Amino acid sequence: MIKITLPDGSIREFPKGVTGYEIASSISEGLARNVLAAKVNGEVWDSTRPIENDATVQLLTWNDPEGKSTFWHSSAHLMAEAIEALYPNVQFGIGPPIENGFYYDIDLGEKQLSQDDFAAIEKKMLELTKEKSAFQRQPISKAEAIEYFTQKGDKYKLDLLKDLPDGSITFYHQGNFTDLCKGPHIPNTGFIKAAKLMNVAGAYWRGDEKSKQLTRVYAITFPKQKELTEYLERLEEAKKRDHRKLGKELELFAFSEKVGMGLPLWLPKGTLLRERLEQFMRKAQVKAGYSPVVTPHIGSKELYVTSGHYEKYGADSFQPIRTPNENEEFFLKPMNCPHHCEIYKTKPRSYRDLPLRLAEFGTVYRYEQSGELHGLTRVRGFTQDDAHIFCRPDQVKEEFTKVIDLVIYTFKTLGFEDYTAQISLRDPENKAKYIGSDELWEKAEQAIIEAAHEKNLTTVTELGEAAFYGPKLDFMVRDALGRKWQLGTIQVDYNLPERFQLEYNGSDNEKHRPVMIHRAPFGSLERFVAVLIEHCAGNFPLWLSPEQIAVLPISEKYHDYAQQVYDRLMQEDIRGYIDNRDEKIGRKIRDAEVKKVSYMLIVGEKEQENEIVSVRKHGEGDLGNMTVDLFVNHFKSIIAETFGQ
RNA sequence: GCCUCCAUAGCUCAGCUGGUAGAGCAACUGACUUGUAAUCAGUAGGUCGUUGGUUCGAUUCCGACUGGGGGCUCCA
Repeated sequence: MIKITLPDGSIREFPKGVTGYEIASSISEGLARNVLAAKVNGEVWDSTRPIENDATVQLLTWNDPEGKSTFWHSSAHLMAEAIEALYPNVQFGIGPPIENGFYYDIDLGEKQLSQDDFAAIEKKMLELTKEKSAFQRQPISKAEAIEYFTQKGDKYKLDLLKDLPDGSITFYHQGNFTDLCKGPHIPNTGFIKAAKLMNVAGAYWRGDEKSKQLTRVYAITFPKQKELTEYLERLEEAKKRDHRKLGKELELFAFSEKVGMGLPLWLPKGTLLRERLEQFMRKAQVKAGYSPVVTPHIGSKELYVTSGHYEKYGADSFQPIRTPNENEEFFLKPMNCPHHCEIYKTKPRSYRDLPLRLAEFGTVYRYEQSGELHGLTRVRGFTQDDAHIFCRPDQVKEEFTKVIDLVIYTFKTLGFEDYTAQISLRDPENKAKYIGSDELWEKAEQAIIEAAHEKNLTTVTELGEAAFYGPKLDFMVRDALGRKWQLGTIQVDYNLPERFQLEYNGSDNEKHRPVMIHRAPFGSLERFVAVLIEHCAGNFPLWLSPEQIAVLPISEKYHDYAQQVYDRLMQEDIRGYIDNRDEKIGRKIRDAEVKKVSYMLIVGEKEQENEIVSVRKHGEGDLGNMTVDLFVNHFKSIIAETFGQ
């Protein structure tokens, strides 16, 4: 007998070789039916794999993230089986579970897979589930594994096998399909009740741009048909929040083929929104001791040779602009830091002057690969809420911490609760990608880790994600469709001060080198607005709303009074419009609701007589009558609450 | 940049297997003078993204280009 410790702490005895499934059966039949895998001493196993020694066991179902990923991993095998059955002689790359479903990278040879083929594959998958084929685990020697895939002619599996140590290799079989796989898997294919192929895409083998591009098939499966339906409905809902769709509908921004791809045009309403955000940040930065500066949109080639950006990005940038007579070269500025370094150098600095915090809403231009452009989140021209803090080495941590506070304050005011702080360090395997000495890097990385720790940020650490000049702390948020984007960023840089020979006089009357901190709480206004739109589904907080009010006269007779009300609100810096069309009030209200106008002020006979307005709030409905003064007070108190300054 | 899908009126879309286009909304005109999510009627609006080719004939089939979507690679 062996002792099995369950998650509730209870210890039960089972015969040696008991399986997760059998343990579940001993608890309840329902649980046994739903067990997808078992976590044995922290490792996820097949629920059918015998447990030979005392162990801590957690039974995993669809409700556990690891249960889901096991389910989807098995589904990837099922899809591969279906595809192999329909298109023989295909070769398989890898097929892992992902956040929502799974994919399989497949070399289909000449065959081009399209949406039209999806139905057939889905049908085949569901057909195969009816057979309830068990997923069978088979430990196998490396030689035999190589033999099998050589015979099958799957060069990708052979490529994978190259890196696997003999003795730890396992195959999994289900039905007529055999895959190199370390598992674990669900008991049998019968658990899968609904399958949907989502899309196909190209993906380079091993993520290497130089190797062959395989067809990546994305799909998702569920243990119940109903869950698939719900998932698809949620996706539809998310699409409604897409900033590209709302940006067009609410007339916030647009793109023009003639202007150029990735170059956003900010429409009047979008500009109003953006300017309010800028104003918010300006205020916060003044309070935090920043000095605004302005620098030009271009800079001479020499500036970027000095900064090192020319060497690193010169060939991949927008190519330089040349002056007609002297043939001097200027680059569109891809970042503001070199300009700010030159501002630092305009006069000798004392240790007493530091930290010097130079802030600029700097518009920068970067050549992004055409396939990478995406709405406002990835563009070729954008404005950073940039600043560079020049400080003494002993001030780095304090300054860094203050910036974290500013970022958190910003996110909180805008209602972003769901973000992750990512500590981006350099790739220890590939140090040649970065500039600067090991010693400086280690100091910088340490400063970030400590500051993040002191602020109790929940962080993830990513190796190889650092900027080429220094490590950074990035604040990541998700868009409506779950894609991750970097918003705020804070970066320590010991390198640029070196390259620009920045100095200050210390208390010892010696020359010292300052440290730079690059930071942008929004990151870029464009990306921030994109994520903000999706976050609030276009229903902006009142202080940001491009159309805060609409004055809606019941008929032409009340246009004068409506104008009076409107003028009064304008004086109070409240933005909106009057709807003077010859339409019924129901129509005016509907149009204002669709435009997501925060407040509708309806004026007719009784409002005019009593000098009041009838207030209707977007998405909520009629709030009743009040005087204009009372409305203004109500309005301002809401702004004070949400704006938080 | 690469793979793949897509491109019809200002917007959302219809137009089966080739015979030069239609709806709703928006716009404009007129009537209605309106009380909390769409008043009625009329008018106008498109070299069917661009460009080659196949064809007697192409919005429809094929190629290229441009732009967009999804992904890969990249992201100072």
